[in-house]
Amino acid sequence: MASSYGQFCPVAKAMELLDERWTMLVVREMIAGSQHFNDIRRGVPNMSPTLLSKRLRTLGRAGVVERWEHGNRVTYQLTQAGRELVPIVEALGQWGIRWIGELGEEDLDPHLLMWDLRRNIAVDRMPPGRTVIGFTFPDLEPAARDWWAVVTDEVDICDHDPGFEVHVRVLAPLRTMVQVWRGDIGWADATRSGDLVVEGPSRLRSALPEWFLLSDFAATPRPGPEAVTSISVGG
Amino acid sequence: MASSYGQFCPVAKAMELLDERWTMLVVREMIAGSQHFNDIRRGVPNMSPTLLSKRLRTLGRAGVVERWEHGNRVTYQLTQAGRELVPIVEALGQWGIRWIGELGEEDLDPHLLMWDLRRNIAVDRMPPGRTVIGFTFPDLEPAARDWWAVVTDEVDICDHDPGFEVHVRVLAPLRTMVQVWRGDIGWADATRSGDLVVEGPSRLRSALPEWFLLSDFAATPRPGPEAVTSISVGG
DNA sequence: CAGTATCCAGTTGGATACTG
DNA sequence: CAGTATCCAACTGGATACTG
Repeated sequence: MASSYGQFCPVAKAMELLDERWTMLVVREMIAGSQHFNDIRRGVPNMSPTLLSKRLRTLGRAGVVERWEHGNRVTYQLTQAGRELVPIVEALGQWGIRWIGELGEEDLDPHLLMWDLRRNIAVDRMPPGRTVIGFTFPDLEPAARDWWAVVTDEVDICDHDPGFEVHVRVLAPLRTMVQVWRGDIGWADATRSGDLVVEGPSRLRSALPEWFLLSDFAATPRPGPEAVTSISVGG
Repeated sequence: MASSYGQFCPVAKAMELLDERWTMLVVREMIAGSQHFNDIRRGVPNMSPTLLSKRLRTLGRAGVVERWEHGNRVTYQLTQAGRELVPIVEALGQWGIRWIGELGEEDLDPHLLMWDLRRNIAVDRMPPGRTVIGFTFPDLEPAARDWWAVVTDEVDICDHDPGFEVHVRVLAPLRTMVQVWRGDIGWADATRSGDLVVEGPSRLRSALPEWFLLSDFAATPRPGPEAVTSISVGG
């Protein structure tokens, strides 16, 4: 673990635990509902399993996470201390979406986007039976370009053609789709500018925006342009 | 700077900046009012000046801090983005004081304690004229044992005898004094147990507790014992 | 599924001394 | 006062492969 700051300040003591790389993202992932090792991994795909294991143990020692074994299934759960991180993670996300606007190319991960979408499709607003939504990111290499959301009473995400008829298709550069998801730009604006195109029967085309619940942070009010001094974390 | 997490999630983007070691403590120090390089340093004494310089530049690039030169004096100020970290730092401190109870020996820094006290003595509740409060931490080596707070209309902290008559003296192990400051234990409890002793005229002895404004986090309600699973961040 | 084992490159940041 | 310069040990964590 990170070495001590040598301060009794509660902020310092909290950060000794929480400012270790990946830690807050693991907590975020657990807040989002992941309870199993490989579920959490899906939310932090760039983290090695060794490191995730280590972080979970550190969080366990700190009393933030509890590990339960039942049979040969392992479950991780937030303790009371962990649940009290919810408002902090929310505040960090709100701050992040207000003040860190720039996304690098390396931030645009289609797996993560689809993983997020999966949890946020309003199944109950969709037609009964099976609906297949196609996603195409024309700017990506062929292997990552096409995705399918097969919606029944649950949502399955496929990165290979599941073979079903596609009822409606969304086409947009990955960056645009991510920005729509984050609420950086509105669905209507993206459509109007031509960056985002929906193909399919007009009834589905007009219904589709209602199916997507955007990121929890999408509705966060953004700072007016007068408040922006500079936003650049690169370099 | 820390490498990217490769995620567009606003929490991840925020943490790319904020989870770098020392960063939040620099922000905390600026929230507490420090505006000059060496003032900030006093709040993060274990941080090398090189590193502080680097962090201030990173925070500058990120639009959290602004650097002003006037004459040969340099001032650092929080921007709007920086001021919006205030609730996050407060929440982190509240979480820290609730859930990270253990303080290691290395966390007990008398300089930091006196530096904190300096900012939190209620001068207006004290007798007019000069009042000198002595502090003795009997458990410390002689060089760090005795401190003086010379209160006039402002507060001066001395680690060498300033030569004035001491009107009232507080004696306590450093850990006890820190715990009182943090609100982990009450002044009255510390006195009753004999860990903390006040010497001087009875009028001053009984007035003295009113002079100390404790840490901003002292009043944070603590979790009931039933909520505590384990608290240990050690290695 | 739920992790461990191993290895090593790269980076961080601590220590110390120095400068305009 | 407000930083820079330099050096290097230690540690982190990324990559990859493997296991019960």
